[in-house]
Amino acid sequence: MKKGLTNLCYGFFSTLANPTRLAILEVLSESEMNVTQLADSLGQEQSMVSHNLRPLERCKFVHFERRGKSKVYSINRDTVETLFKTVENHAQNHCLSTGNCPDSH
Amino acid sequence: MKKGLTNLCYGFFSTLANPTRLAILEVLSESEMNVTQLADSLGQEQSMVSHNLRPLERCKFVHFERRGKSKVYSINRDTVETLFKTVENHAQNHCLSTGNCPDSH
DNA sequence: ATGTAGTATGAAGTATTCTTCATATGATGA
DNA sequence: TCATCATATGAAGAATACTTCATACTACAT
Repeated sequence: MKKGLTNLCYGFFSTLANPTRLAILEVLSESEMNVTQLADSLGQEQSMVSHNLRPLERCKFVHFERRGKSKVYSINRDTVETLFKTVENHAQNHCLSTGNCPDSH
Repeated sequence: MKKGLTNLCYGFFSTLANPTRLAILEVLSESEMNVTQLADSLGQEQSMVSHNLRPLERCKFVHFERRGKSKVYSINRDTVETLFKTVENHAQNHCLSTGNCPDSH
């Protein structure tokens, strides 16, 4: 592992280490959406979604496009789905059959 | 993204979202080591290393083998290096040339 | 059996991150 | 320009996670 990659990884993984942000990614993997729609879809406050979109945006896990008054967000499939696939694969190979390896969080 | 993967991902990514644990992985990617050697190598207390090894172990990012009194840890290259490669690749494609995309952490 | 090197553990304080609330800013259409 | 829909922001309290310290356990050698 290259030195310097550690910081990079820390930034990325801490962005992903949050249930709300993962849920946002999950929803966005189905279809693009604006902030209000995301909030509705998640049953969360707009403000919370907005706050949590920022790190996702900064890490380029999502990007947006202005449409009228709203910002329509979509997911960066290349990275996000690759990461998730790696996790899923790892879980299948190494974790309990329940499918939730780190079950004590 | 499959439903249920979110919890799994949360467990995994929060394990990785920690500088000490990333440093452990970095060191272990060079060579296997026991707990004391890890602590020395990182300049951290044994107790801290021990505490931080637990989540890594639970997620199967590392595994150990008893040798005499010590536990010799090694890294799960398949998963860890794949994840890191994805991050590195993403950073190259989407982040500033400085190499530290999320530079405001 | 005892001493010791190696590792683990629990609890407490500290630090970090999240969530919420109130409000501000921005963009659009009438 | 005004009303209002959409999003952003800052600050404060709440919740989590981290580190440290003291100590306990475990396996091995003598």
